[in-house]
Amino acid sequence: MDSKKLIVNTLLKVLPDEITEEQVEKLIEKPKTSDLGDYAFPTFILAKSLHKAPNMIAEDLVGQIDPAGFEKVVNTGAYINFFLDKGEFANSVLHDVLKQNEDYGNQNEGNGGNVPIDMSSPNIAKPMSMGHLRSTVIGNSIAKIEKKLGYQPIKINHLGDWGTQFGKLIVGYKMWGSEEEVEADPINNLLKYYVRFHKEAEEKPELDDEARAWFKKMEDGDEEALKLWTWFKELSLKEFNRIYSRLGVEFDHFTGESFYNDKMDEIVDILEQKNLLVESRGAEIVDLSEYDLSPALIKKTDGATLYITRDLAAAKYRKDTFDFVKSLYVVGSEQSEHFKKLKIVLKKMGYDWSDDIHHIEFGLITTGGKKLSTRKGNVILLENVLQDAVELAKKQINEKNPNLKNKDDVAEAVGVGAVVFHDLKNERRDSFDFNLEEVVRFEGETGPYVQYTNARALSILRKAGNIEFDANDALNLDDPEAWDTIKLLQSFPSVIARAGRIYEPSVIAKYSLKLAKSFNQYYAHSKILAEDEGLKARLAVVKSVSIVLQESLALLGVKAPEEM
RNA sequence: GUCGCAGUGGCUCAGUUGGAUAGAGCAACGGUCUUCUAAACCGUAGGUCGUGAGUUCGAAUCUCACCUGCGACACCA
Repeated sequence: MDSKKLIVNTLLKVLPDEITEEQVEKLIEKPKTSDLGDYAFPTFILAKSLHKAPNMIAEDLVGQIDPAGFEKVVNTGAYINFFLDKGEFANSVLHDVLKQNEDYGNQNEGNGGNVPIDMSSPNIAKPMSMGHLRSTVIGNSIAKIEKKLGYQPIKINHLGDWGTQFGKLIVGYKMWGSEEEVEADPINNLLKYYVRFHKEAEEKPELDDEARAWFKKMEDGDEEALKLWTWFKELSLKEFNRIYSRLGVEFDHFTGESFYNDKMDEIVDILEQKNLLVESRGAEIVDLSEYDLSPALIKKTDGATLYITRDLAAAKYRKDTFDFVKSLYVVGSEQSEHFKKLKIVLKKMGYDWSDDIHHIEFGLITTGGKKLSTRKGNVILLENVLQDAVELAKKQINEKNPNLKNKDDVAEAVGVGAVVFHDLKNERRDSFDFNLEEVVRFEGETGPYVQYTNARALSILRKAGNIEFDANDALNLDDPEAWDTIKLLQSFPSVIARAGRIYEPSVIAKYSLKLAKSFNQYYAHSKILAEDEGLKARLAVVKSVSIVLQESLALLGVKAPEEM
């Protein structure tokens, strides 16, 4: 049953011959509100050829249209509005959802193709900030969406585990730190040394020389330097993993920057072979002036490699290892030029697959309108935010549902869910100013609102005795109160496809809010558990809504508690 | 300065491919729990869609110019 096809065919019978099927299909739109109809055809384009006013045309055509298969077909102004047969449509949609359950909306666009996703990528020895949250949850959600579309996502945590900052850290640690202090609270204390280093280096530039020397030792394989580095890294990973497990995020690989240390010579060799490398101001670069871009710096004056060199190595490694169909990088939009350069250089190297690399950029989180800076110690610690959110959730539970079991688990799911959902709700390119009250809000367009809606739906199903559905059930619900909800259920697969096409978790988040809202309206206006012949169909709506809400939340990486 | 992104009610944002009176949520005000979880629902109020031109039967949406904000612009990542 394809209702759009039915409309196209119905229209073609009465439209002038010069209008093609493709044109009709393209012109059909969905009215803003259901009271105008379910589909509409605007007649403006016919005005010229028919020499008539559009609303007259609409009126004439409606007179000729065969309304078989529709509830009704009417004209409103210049539009021909189609009202679908609600009962039949509902029956079909509800059976689809109930039968496929959590597989509803699955698609095979990807055909199992590998999609490495570079995400999260925090820096060792620095705390995870709200900025890392963005990369982590956006990447995680995109991975789930890709999976649902039939791709094989490979989540890669490209840890910032190499570079001069470790020289600084070692200097700071040796000057002001101790083993006991670090073990007691690793990240905060390491951060303390790092911040202090930057403060003191302003007065004493010789500290920077010392830091560079220590990093050089790391690169040369110095035992003490590497021992400290490994230690910092282990401690950091332990803390990161604690946060990842709270967020429910798992990685397939933790191949950070240091992983590519031995893979960069090859890149430099290839660049040399292809005559792409030129010397400029003592550094080795790839000239990109033909693209109006500053050059790609491959090697510094001192011979050390740079960011893009490493990323070239990583890109090639990923192609060689995973033979990806596309390769995604969930990285802030301030690095968009870097990825533009990366793709161009790869292309110049002769790798056509550079077209399959996509920078999934996202906007900055600021405080007071300013960019956060770890160096200045002005960061919003993710863990504090999660903690505040969970505590607030706990408070709400004690007020609203004091007899709830598993209070702590639910508070965790709701608090963390609120933070994650808030981050995914808006288009990822939007930057926003951090505001704790807004992030941990539980009312209105929030994660907890969606969770709550699902919990209420599940509660009804429990009260109904967890009814089983089968293919013979007549689910021909034609209640106008449920109509928007049913249409939304039907659109879920196309919503997922769109979210995947533009790499936008917010599309799913917005959809889940819409579905929750429409279900809450239905819930408020209709008695679902009334003992009459429509009971089973109503319960089918409730069950379908809970299936789709849970799947939507799952795609966002947000938990769906059964009660709250 | 150059390039990129953005500008929609007091605040935060929706608005596939141009289409019917520009939609939500917060905040404000007023209603709704003897009935399925009131983290909900209903209503009231609030908008020159940054500004000015242009394209079009039709523009928040497309084009151009300008204004404002943010970001990036060679040895950090």
